[in-house]
Amino acid sequence: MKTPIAIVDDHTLFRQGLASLINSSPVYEVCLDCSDGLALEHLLPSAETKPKILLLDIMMKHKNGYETAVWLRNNYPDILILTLSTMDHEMSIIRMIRHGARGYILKDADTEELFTAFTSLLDEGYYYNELVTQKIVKGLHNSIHVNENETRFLQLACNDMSYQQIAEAMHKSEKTVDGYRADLFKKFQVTSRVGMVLYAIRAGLVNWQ
Amino acid sequence: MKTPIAIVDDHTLFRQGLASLINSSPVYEVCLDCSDGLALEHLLPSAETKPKILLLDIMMKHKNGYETAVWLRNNYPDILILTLSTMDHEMSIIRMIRHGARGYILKDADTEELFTAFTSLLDEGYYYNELVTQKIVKGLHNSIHVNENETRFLQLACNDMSYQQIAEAMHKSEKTVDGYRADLFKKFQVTSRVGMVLYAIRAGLVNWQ
DNA sequence: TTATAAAAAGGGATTATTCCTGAAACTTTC
DNA sequence: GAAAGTTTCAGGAATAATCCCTTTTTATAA
Repeated sequence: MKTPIAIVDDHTLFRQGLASLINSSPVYEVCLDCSDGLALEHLLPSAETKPKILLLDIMMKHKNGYETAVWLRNNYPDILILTLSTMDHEMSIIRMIRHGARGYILKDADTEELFTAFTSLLDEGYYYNELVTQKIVKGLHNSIHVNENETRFLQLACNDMSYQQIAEAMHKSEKTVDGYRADLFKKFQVTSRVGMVLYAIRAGLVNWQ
Repeated sequence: MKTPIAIVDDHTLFRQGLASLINSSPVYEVCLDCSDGLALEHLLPSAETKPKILLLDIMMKHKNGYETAVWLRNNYPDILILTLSTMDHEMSIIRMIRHGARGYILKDADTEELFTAFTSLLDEGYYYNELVTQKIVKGLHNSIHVNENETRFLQLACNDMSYQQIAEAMHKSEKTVDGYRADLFKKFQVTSRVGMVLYAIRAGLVNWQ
Protein backbone atom coordinates (compact mmCIF):
# COMPACT_ATOMS: atom_id res chain seq x y z
CA MET A 1 0.00 0.00 0.00
CA LYS A 2 1.25 3.44 -0.94
CA THR A 3 1.85 6.12 1.69
CA PRO A 4 -0.98 8.68 1.52
CA ILE A 5 0.02 12.36 1.09
CA ALA A 6 -2.13 15.50 1.36
CA ILE A 7 -1.45 18.88 -0.31
CA VAL A 8 -2.71 22.23 0.98
CA ASP A 9 -1.80 25.11 -1.34
CA ASP A 10 -3.87 27.80 -2.99
CA HIS A 11 -2.41 27.45 -6.47
CA THR A 12 -4.44 24.75 -8.21
CA LEU A 13 -1.96 24.25 -11.02
CA PHE A 14 0.87 23.77 -8.54
CA ARG A 15 -1.25 21.31 -6.55
CA GLN A 16 -2.18 19.30 -9.62
CA GLY A 17 1.38 19.27 -10.90
CA LEU A 18 2.74 18.15 -7.57
CA ALA A 19 0.04 15.45 -7.34
CA SER A 20 1.06 14.19 -10.78
CA LEU A 21 4.69 13.95 -9.62
CA ILE A 22 3.84 12.20 -6.37
CA ASN A 23 1.36 9.79 -7.96
CA SER A 24 3.95 8.67 -10.49
CA SER A 25 6.06 7.38 -7.59
CA PRO A 26 5.71 3.68 -6.66
CA VAL A 27 5.45 4.36 -2.93
CA TYR A 28 3.47 7.58 -2.47
CA GLU A 29 0.07 8.77 -3.59
CA VAL A 30 -2.02 11.89 -3.03
CA CYS A 31 -5.15 11.09 -1.02
CA LEU A 32 -6.40 14.66 -0.57
CA ASP A 33 -5.69 18.17 -1.82
CA CYS A 34 -7.28 21.57 -1.18
CA SER A 35 -6.67 25.29 -1.43
CA ASP A 36 -6.36 26.39 2.21
CA GLY A 37 -6.80 25.52 5.88
CA LEU A 38 -10.52 26.25 5.90
CA ALA A 39 -11.15 23.82 3.05
CA LEU A 40 -9.01 21.25 4.87
CA GLU A 41 -11.15 21.52 8.00
CA HIS A 42 -14.17 20.59 5.91
CA LEU A 43 -12.54 17.81 3.90
CA LEU A 44 -10.21 16.02 6.31
CA PRO A 45 -12.78 14.73 8.87
CA SER A 46 -14.76 12.95 6.15
CA ALA A 47 -11.72 11.65 4.27
CA GLU A 48 -11.56 7.85 4.06
CA THR A 49 -7.77 7.66 4.04
CA LYS A 50 -6.02 10.06 6.40
CA PRO A 51 -2.66 11.31 5.11
CA LYS A 52 0.60 10.30 6.78
CA ILE A 53 2.29 13.45 5.49
CA LEU A 54 0.67 16.80 4.75
CA LEU A 55 2.36 19.35 2.50
CA LEU A 56 1.43 22.79 3.79
CA ASP A 57 1.87 26.22 2.20
CA ILE A 58 2.01 29.33 4.45
CA MET A 59 0.41 32.25 2.62
CA MET A 60 -3.15 31.22 1.83
CA LYS A 61 -6.41 33.11 1.53
CA HIS A 62 -8.79 31.96 4.25
CA LYS A 63 -6.62 30.23 6.81
CA ASN A 64 -2.83 30.47 6.66
CA GLY A 65 -0.20 27.82 7.31
CA TYR A 66 0.49 28.78 10.92
CA GLU A 67 -3.18 28.57 11.91
CA THR A 68 -3.70 25.39 9.92
CA ALA A 69 -0.73 23.75 11.63
CA VAL A 70 -2.19 24.54 15.06
CA TRP A 71 -5.55 23.05 14.06
CA LEU A 72 -3.84 19.92 12.77
CA ARG A 73 -1.78 19.48 15.93
CA ASN A 74 -4.94 19.71 18.02
CA ASN A 75 -7.08 17.43 15.87
CA TYR A 76 -4.72 15.14 13.95
CA PRO A 77 -1.44 15.09 15.88
CA ASP A 78 -0.19 12.02 14.01
CA ILE A 79 -0.11 13.73 10.61
CA LEU A 80 3.42 14.84 9.77
CA ILE A 81 3.41 18.45 8.54
CA LEU A 82 5.93 19.30 5.84
CA THR A 83 5.98 23.03 5.09
CA LEU A 84 6.28 23.85 1.38
CA SER A 85 6.67 27.57 0.80
CA THR A 86 8.48 30.23 -1.22
CA MET A 87 9.30 32.13 1.96
CA ASP A 88 12.87 31.58 3.11
CA HIS A 89 12.89 34.03 6.01
CA GLU A 90 14.17 32.54 9.26
CA MET A 91 11.15 33.88 11.15
CA SER A 92 8.64 32.00 9.02
CA ILE A 93 10.68 28.80 9.32
CA ILE A 94 10.94 28.99 13.10
CA ARG A 95 7.31 30.02 13.43
CA MET A 96 6.18 26.96 11.47
CA ILE A 97 8.34 24.69 13.63
CA ARG A 98 6.88 26.23 16.79
CA HIS A 99 3.41 25.60 15.38
CA GLY A 100 4.12 21.93 14.86
CA ALA A 101 5.73 21.50 11.43
CA ARG A 102 8.20 18.62 11.12
CA GLY A 103 9.98 19.84 8.02
CA TYR A 104 10.50 22.83 5.73
CA ILE A 105 11.29 22.83 2.01
CA LEU A 106 11.22 25.65 -0.52
CA LYS A 107 9.31 25.61 -3.78
CA ASP A 108 12.55 25.82 -5.71
CA ALA A 109 13.55 22.43 -4.33
CA ASP A 110 13.40 19.54 -6.79
CA THR A 111 11.52 16.24 -6.82
CA GLU A 112 14.49 14.40 -5.39
CA GLU A 113 14.56 16.60 -2.31
CA LEU A 114 10.80 16.23 -1.90
CA PHE A 115 11.08 12.44 -1.74
CA THR A 116 14.13 12.67 0.50
CA ALA A 117 12.04 14.79 2.84
CA PHE A 118 9.26 12.18 2.74
CA THR A 119 11.52 9.32 3.76
CA SER A 120 13.22 11.44 6.44
CA LEU A 121 9.85 12.38 7.88
CA LEU A 122 8.65 8.78 7.93
CA ASP A 123 11.91 7.33 9.29
CA GLU A 124 13.20 10.00 11.64
CA GLY A 125 10.21 12.27 12.14
CA TYR A 126 11.71 15.46 10.74
CA TYR A 127 13.50 17.00 7.74
CA TYR A 128 15.49 20.22 7.42
CA ASN A 129 18.15 20.66 4.76
CA GLU A 130 21.44 22.45 5.31
CA LEU A 131 20.25 25.91 4.25
CA VAL A 132 17.12 25.73 6.37
CA THR A 133 19.12 24.47 9.35
CA GLN A 134 21.47 27.43 9.02
CA LYS A 135 18.52 29.84 8.94
CA ILE A 136 17.07 28.19 12.05
CA VAL A 137 20.34 28.63 13.92
CA LYS A 138 20.59 32.24 12.75
CA GLY A 139 16.96 32.87 13.70
CA LEU A 140 17.28 31.31 17.13
CA HIS A 141 20.43 33.35 17.68
CA ASN A 142 18.66 36.60 16.82
CA SER A 143 15.51 35.35 18.51
CA ILE A 144 13.25 38.18 17.45
CA HIS A 145 10.02 37.89 19.36
CA VAL A 146 7.04 39.90 18.13
CA ASN A 147 4.18 40.11 20.62
CA GLU A 148 0.45 40.50 20.03
CA ASN A 149 0.35 44.31 20.17
CA GLU A 150 3.28 44.57 17.82
CA THR A 151 1.72 42.12 15.38
CA ARG A 152 -1.54 44.07 15.38
CA PHE A 153 0.45 47.29 14.93
CA LEU A 154 2.35 45.79 11.99
CA GLN A 155 -0.84 44.61 10.32
CA LEU A 156 -2.33 48.11 10.54
CA ALA A 157 0.90 49.76 9.39
CA CYS A 158 0.87 47.43 6.37
CA ASN A 159 -2.69 48.57 5.70
CA ASP A 160 -1.23 52.03 5.06
CA MET A 161 -2.62 53.69 8.19
CA SER A 162 -0.89 56.64 9.88
CA TYR A 163 0.34 56.22 13.45
CA GLN A 164 -2.48 58.49 14.56
CA GLN A 165 -5.04 56.18 12.93
CA ILE A 166 -3.33 53.09 14.34
CA ALA A 167 -3.43 54.59 17.84
CA GLU A 168 -7.18 55.15 17.51
CA ALA A 169 -7.78 51.66 16.13
CA MET A 170 -5.81 50.06 18.96
CA HIS A 171 -7.30 52.30 21.68
CA LYS A 172 -3.82 53.38 22.73
CA SER A 173 -2.12 56.77 22.86
CA GLU A 174 0.08 57.88 19.98
CA LYS A 175 3.02 57.70 22.35
CA THR A 176 2.41 54.04 23.11
CA VAL A 177 2.17 53.23 19.43
CA ASP A 178 5.39 55.15 18.89
CA GLY A 179 6.91 52.82 21.47
CA TYR A 180 5.86 49.76 19.44
CA ARG A 181 7.43 51.36 16.39
CA ALA A 182 10.72 52.02 18.16
CA ASP A 183 10.86 48.45 19.54
CA LEU A 184 10.19 46.93 16.11
CA PHE A 185 12.76 49.21 14.44
CA LYS A 186 15.34 47.86 16.87
CA LYS A 187 14.26 44.22 16.44
CA PHE A 188 14.19 44.39 12.63
CA GLN A 189 17.22 46.69 12.49
CA VAL A 190 15.48 49.20 10.23
CA THR A 191 15.17 52.98 10.42
CA SER A 192 11.98 53.69 8.48
CA ARG A 193 8.35 52.66 8.11
CA VAL A 194 8.91 51.25 4.64
CA GLY A 195 11.76 49.10 5.93
CA MET A 196 9.59 47.83 8.76
CA VAL A 197 6.65 47.03 6.48
CA LEU A 198 8.82 45.20 3.95
CA TYR A 199 10.48 43.19 6.73
CA ALA A 200 7.09 42.18 8.14
CA ILE A 201 5.90 41.04 4.72
CA ARG A 202 9.08 39.10 3.98
CA ALA A 203 8.95 37.44 7.41
CA GLY A 204 5.32 36.44 6.87
CA LEU A 205 4.17 38.37 9.94
CA VAL A 206 1.19 40.01 8.22
CA ASN A 207 -1.64 38.96 5.98
CA TRP A 208 -0.93 40.46 2.65
CA GLN A 209 -2.00 40.54 -1.01
CA MET B 1 4.28 14.51 -33.22
CA LYS B 2 3.51 16.25 -29.96
CA THR B 3 3.46 20.04 -29.71
CA PRO B 4 6.62 21.17 -27.86
CA ILE B 5 6.18 23.39 -24.79
CA ALA B 6 8.77 25.32 -22.77
CA ILE B 7 8.51 26.39 -19.11
CA VAL B 8 10.35 29.35 -17.56
CA ASP B 9 9.70 29.65 -13.82
CA ASP B 10 12.06 29.87 -10.87
CA HIS B 11 10.33 27.27 -8.70
CA THR B 12 11.82 23.92 -9.67
CA LEU B 13 9.10 21.89 -7.99
CA PHE B 14 6.40 23.83 -9.83
CA ARG B 15 8.26 23.39 -13.12
CA GLN B 16 8.68 19.65 -12.61
CA GLY B 17 5.06 19.21 -11.56
CA LEU B 18 3.80 21.16 -14.53
CA ALA B 19 6.05 19.17 -16.85
CA SER B 20 4.64 15.95 -15.44
CA LEU B 21 1.10 17.17 -16.14
CA ILE B 22 1.89 18.34 -19.66
CA ASN B 23 3.86 15.21 -20.56
CA SER B 24 0.98 12.99 -19.53
CA SER B 25 -1.10 14.62 -22.27
CA PRO B 26 -1.25 12.84 -25.66
CA VAL B 27 -0.66 16.02 -27.67
CA TYR B 28 1.81 18.16 -25.72
CA GLU B 29 5.27 17.59 -24.33
CA VAL B 30 7.84 19.73 -22.52
CA CYS B 31 10.94 20.25 -24.68
CA LEU B 32 12.74 22.71 -22.40
CA ASP B 33 12.49 24.18 -18.91
CA CYS B 34 14.58 26.64 -16.93
CA SER B 35 14.54 28.97 -13.96
CA ASP B 36 14.65 32.44 -15.55
CA GLY B 37 15.20 34.53 -18.67
CA LEU B 38 18.98 34.45 -18.39
CA ALA B 39 19.05 30.65 -18.35
CA LEU B 40 16.67 30.65 -21.32
CA GLU B 41 19.03 32.83 -23.35
CA HIS B 42 21.73 30.22 -22.85
CA LEU B 43 19.56 27.15 -23.47
CA LEU B 44 17.16 28.13 -26.25
CA PRO B 45 19.67 28.81 -29.07
CA SER B 46 21.17 25.34 -28.75
CA ALA B 47 17.85 23.54 -28.25
CA GLU B 48 17.11 20.93 -30.92
CA THR B 49 13.34 21.37 -30.78
CA LYS B 50 12.13 24.93 -30.44
CA PRO B 51 8.92 25.30 -28.41
CA LYS B 52 5.67 26.36 -30.08
CA ILE B 53 4.38 27.70 -26.75
CA LEU B 54 6.45 29.10 -23.88
CA LEU B 55 5.01 29.33 -20.36
CA LEU B 56 6.54 32.41 -18.72
CA ASP B 57 6.49 33.54 -15.11
CA ILE B 58 6.98 37.25 -14.29
CA MET B 59 8.88 37.55 -11.03
CA MET B 60 12.19 35.77 -11.51
CA LYS B 61 15.66 36.28 -10.12
CA HIS B 62 18.01 37.19 -12.94
CA LYS B 63 15.77 38.31 -15.81
CA ASN B 64 12.07 38.90 -15.24
CA GLY B 65 9.12 38.05 -17.48
CA TYR B 66 8.85 41.46 -19.12
CA GLU B 67 12.48 41.52 -20.17
CA THR B 68 12.40 37.88 -21.26
CA ALA B 69 9.32 38.53 -23.42
CA VAL B 70 11.12 41.35 -25.21
CA TRP B 71 14.14 39.15 -25.87
CA LEU B 72 11.89 36.41 -27.22
CA ARG B 73 10.00 38.78 -29.51
CA ASN B 74 13.29 40.01 -30.95
CA ASN B 75 14.91 36.60 -31.35
CA TYR B 76 12.12 34.04 -31.63
CA PRO B 77 9.01 35.94 -32.71
CA ASP B 78 7.17 32.72 -33.66
CA ILE B 79 7.14 31.34 -30.11
CA LEU B 80 3.75 31.96 -28.49
CA ILE B 81 4.24 33.40 -24.98
CA LEU B 82 1.70 32.32 -22.38
CA THR B 83 2.16 34.21 -19.11
CA LEU B 84 1.74 32.06 -16.01
CA SER B 85 1.87 34.12 -12.84
CA THR B 86 0.36 34.60 -9.40
CA MET B 87 0.04 38.34 -10.03
CA ASP B 88 -3.47 39.38 -10.94
CA HIS B 89 -2.91 43.13 -11.06
CA GLU B 90 -4.19 44.77 -14.25
CA MET B 91 -0.88 46.57 -14.74
CA SER B 92 1.16 43.37 -14.87
CA ILE B 93 -1.33 41.83 -17.32
CA ILE B 94 -1.29 44.80 -19.68
CA ARG B 95 2.46 45.16 -19.39
CA MET B 96 2.99 41.53 -20.42
CA ILE B 97 0.64 42.00 -23.39
CA ARG B 98 2.53 45.12 -24.48
CA HIS B 99 5.77 43.14 -24.22
CA GLY B 100 4.47 40.45 -26.57
CA ALA B 101 2.59 37.87 -24.49
CA ARG B 102 -0.32 36.13 -26.26
CA GLY B 103 -2.09 34.88 -23.16
CA TYR B 104 -2.28 35.24 -19.38
CA ILE B 105 -3.32 32.60 -16.85
CA LEU B 106 -3.00 32.56 -13.08
CA LYS B 107 -1.34 29.83 -11.06
CA ASP B 108 -4.63 29.02 -9.38
CA ALA B 109 -6.02 27.98 -12.76
CA ASP B 110 -6.48 24.22 -13.28
CA THR B 111 -5.12 21.78 -15.84
CA GLU B 112 -8.23 22.09 -17.97
CA GLU B 113 -7.77 25.82 -18.37
CA LEU B 114 -4.09 25.32 -19.17
CA PHE B 115 -4.92 23.00 -22.08
CA THR B 116 -7.75 25.28 -23.19
CA ALA B 117 -5.22 28.09 -23.31
CA PHE B 118 -2.86 25.89 -25.38
CA THR B 119 -5.49 25.12 -28.03
CA SER B 120 -6.65 28.74 -28.13
CA LEU B 121 -3.11 29.93 -28.61
CA LEU B 122 -2.45 27.44 -31.39
CA ASP B 123 -5.79 27.98 -33.14
CA GLU B 124 -6.51 31.65 -32.65
CA GLY B 125 -3.17 33.04 -31.51
CA TYR B 126 -4.25 34.31 -28.11
CA TYR B 127 -6.00 33.38 -24.83
CA TYR B 128 -7.49 35.54 -22.10
CA ASN B 129 -10.23 34.28 -19.80
CA GLU B 130 -13.17 36.34 -18.63
CA LEU B 131 -11.55 37.62 -15.43
CA VAL B 132 -8.33 38.61 -17.19
CA THR B 133 -10.30 40.30 -19.98
CA GLN B 134 -12.18 42.35 -17.39
CA LYS B 135 -8.94 43.40 -15.76
CA ILE B 136 -7.53 44.42 -19.14
CA VAL B 137 -10.57 46.60 -19.83
CA LYS B 138 -10.34 48.12 -16.36
CA GLY B 139 -6.60 48.68 -16.76
CA LEU B 140 -6.92 50.28 -20.20
CA HIS B 141 -9.65 52.50 -18.82
CA ASN B 142 -7.46 53.72 -15.96
CA SER B 143 -4.42 53.68 -18.28
CA ILE B 144 -1.80 54.36 -15.65
CA HIS B 145 1.47 55.02 -17.41
CA VAL B 146 4.65 54.91 -15.36
CA ASN B 147 7.69 56.34 -17.14
CA GLU B 148 11.37 55.52 -16.77
CA ASN B 149 12.18 58.12 -14.09
CA GLU B 150 9.17 57.10 -12.06
CA THR B 151 10.08 53.42 -12.30
CA ARG B 152 13.63 54.13 -11.14
CA PHE B 153 12.24 56.27 -8.33
CA LEU B 154 9.88 53.46 -7.28
CA GLN B 155 12.67 50.91 -7.26
CA LEU B 156 14.77 53.12 -4.99
CA ALA B 157 11.80 53.93 -2.74
CA CYS B 158 11.20 50.18 -2.39
CA ASN B 159 14.84 49.81 -1.38
CA ASP B 160 13.99 51.89 1.69
CA MET B 161 15.89 55.01 0.65
CA SER B 162 14.86 58.50 1.79
CA TYR B 163 13.82 61.04 -0.83
CA GLN B 164 17.08 62.86 -0.19
CA GLN B 165 19.06 59.70 -0.95
CA ILE B 166 16.92 59.00 -4.02
CA ALA B 167 17.55 62.52 -5.32
CA GLU B 168 21.30 61.99 -4.99
CA ALA B 169 21.16 58.56 -6.64
CA MET B 170 19.14 59.92 -9.58
CA HIS B 171 21.22 63.10 -9.93
CA LYS B 172 18.09 65.20 -9.58
CA SER B 173 17.04 67.87 -7.08
CA GLU B 174 14.88 66.88 -4.13
CA LYS B 175 12.12 69.01 -5.63
CA THR B 176 12.12 67.03 -8.85
CA VAL B 177 11.95 63.77 -6.95
CA ASP B 178 9.10 65.20 -4.90
CA GLY B 179 7.36 65.82 -8.22
CA TYR B 180 7.69 62.14 -9.17
CA ARG B 181 6.23 61.25 -5.80
CA ALA B 182 3.25 63.57 -6.24
CA ASP B 183 2.56 62.24 -9.76
CA LEU B 184 2.69 58.61 -8.60
CA PHE B 185 0.46 59.35 -5.59
CA LYS B 186 -2.14 60.70 -8.02
CA LYS B 187 -1.77 57.80 -10.46
CA PHE B 188 -1.94 55.11 -7.78
CA GLN B 189 -4.53 57.05 -5.75
CA VAL B 190 -2.53 56.77 -2.54
CA THR B 191 -1.50 59.35 0.06
CA SER B 192 1.60 57.82 1.63
CA ARG B 193 4.91 56.21 0.86
CA VAL B 194 3.83 52.85 2.20
CA GLY B 195 0.75 52.89 -0.02
CA MET B 196 2.88 53.74 -3.03
CA VAL B 197 5.45 51.03 -2.31
CA LEU B 198 2.80 48.34 -1.77
CA TYR B 199 1.02 49.33 -4.97
CA ALA B 200 4.28 49.12 -6.92
CA ILE B 201 4.98 45.65 -5.54
CA ARG B 202 1.47 44.38 -6.22
CA ALA B 203 1.58 45.79 -9.76
CA GLY B 204 4.93 44.11 -10.41
CA LEU B 205 6.64 47.42 -11.16
CA VAL B 206 9.71 46.71 -9.03
CA ASN B 207 12.15 43.89 -8.50
CA TRP B 208 11.44 42.57 -5.09
CA GLN B 209 12.18 39.73 -2.61
C1' DT C 1 10.81 80.64 -35.00
C1' DT C 2 7.11 80.59 -32.04
C1' DA C 3 3.61 78.03 -29.61
C1' DT C 4 2.94 74.21 -26.65
C1' DA C 5 3.86 70.70 -23.66
C1' DA C 6 6.74 68.26 -20.48
C1' DA C 7 10.48 67.92 -17.16
C1' DA C 8 13.07 70.02 -13.53
C1' DA C 9 13.43 72.94 -9.75
C1' DG C 10 12.30 76.38 -6.08
C1' DG C 11 9.56 78.78 -2.04
C1' DG C 12 7.20 77.93 1.72
C1' DA C 13 3.98 75.75 4.99
C1' DT C 14 1.83 71.82 7.35
C1' DT C 15 1.87 67.43 9.02
C1' DA C 16 3.99 62.93 10.03
C1' DT C 17 7.78 60.41 11.36
C1' DT C 18 11.74 59.46 13.99
C1' DC C 19 14.43 59.78 18.16
C1' DC C 20 15.67 61.06 22.89
C1' DT C 21 14.76 60.71 27.96
C1' DG C 22 11.95 59.73 31.69
C1' DA C 23 7.73 59.05 34.57
C1' DA C 24 3.49 56.78 36.03
C1' DA C 25 0.61 52.52 36.10
C1' DC C 26 0.28 47.80 36.22
C1' DT C 27 2.11 42.72 36.79
C1' DT C 28 4.81 39.36 38.37
C1' DT C 29 7.79 37.42 41.66
C1' DC C 30 9.89 36.60 45.87
C1' DG D 1 4.34 44.27 50.62
C1' DA D 2 8.78 45.49 48.33
C1' DA D 3 11.53 44.71 44.18
C1' DA D 4 11.87 44.10 39.47
C1' DG D 5 10.07 44.15 35.09
C1' DT D 6 6.74 45.42 31.56
C1' DT D 7 3.42 48.36 29.52
C1' DT D 8 1.65 52.80 28.79
C1' DC D 9 2.21 57.43 28.10
C1' DA D 10 4.50 62.33 28.11
C1' DG D 11 7.59 66.31 26.78
C1' DG D 12 10.25 67.99 23.55
C1' DA D 13 12.90 68.31 19.32
C1' DA D 14 15.06 67.23 14.82
C1' DT D 15 14.22 65.37 10.53
C1' DA D 16 11.46 63.68 6.72
C1' DA D 17 7.35 63.56 4.16
C1' DT D 18 3.42 65.74 2.17
C1' DC D 19 1.10 69.44 -0.24
C1' DC D 20 0.24 73.70 -2.94
C1' DC D 21 1.66 77.11 -6.07
C1' DT D 22 4.93 79.10 -9.21
C1' DT D 23 9.05 79.59 -12.28
C1' DT D 24 12.70 78.06 -15.23
C1' DT D 25 14.54 74.96 -18.44
C1' DT D 26 14.22 71.64 -21.99
C1' DA D 27 12.06 69.14 -25.58
C1' DT D 28 8.58 68.81 -29.32
C1' DA D 29 5.76 70.28 -32.76
C1' DA D 30 3.36 73.49 -35.81
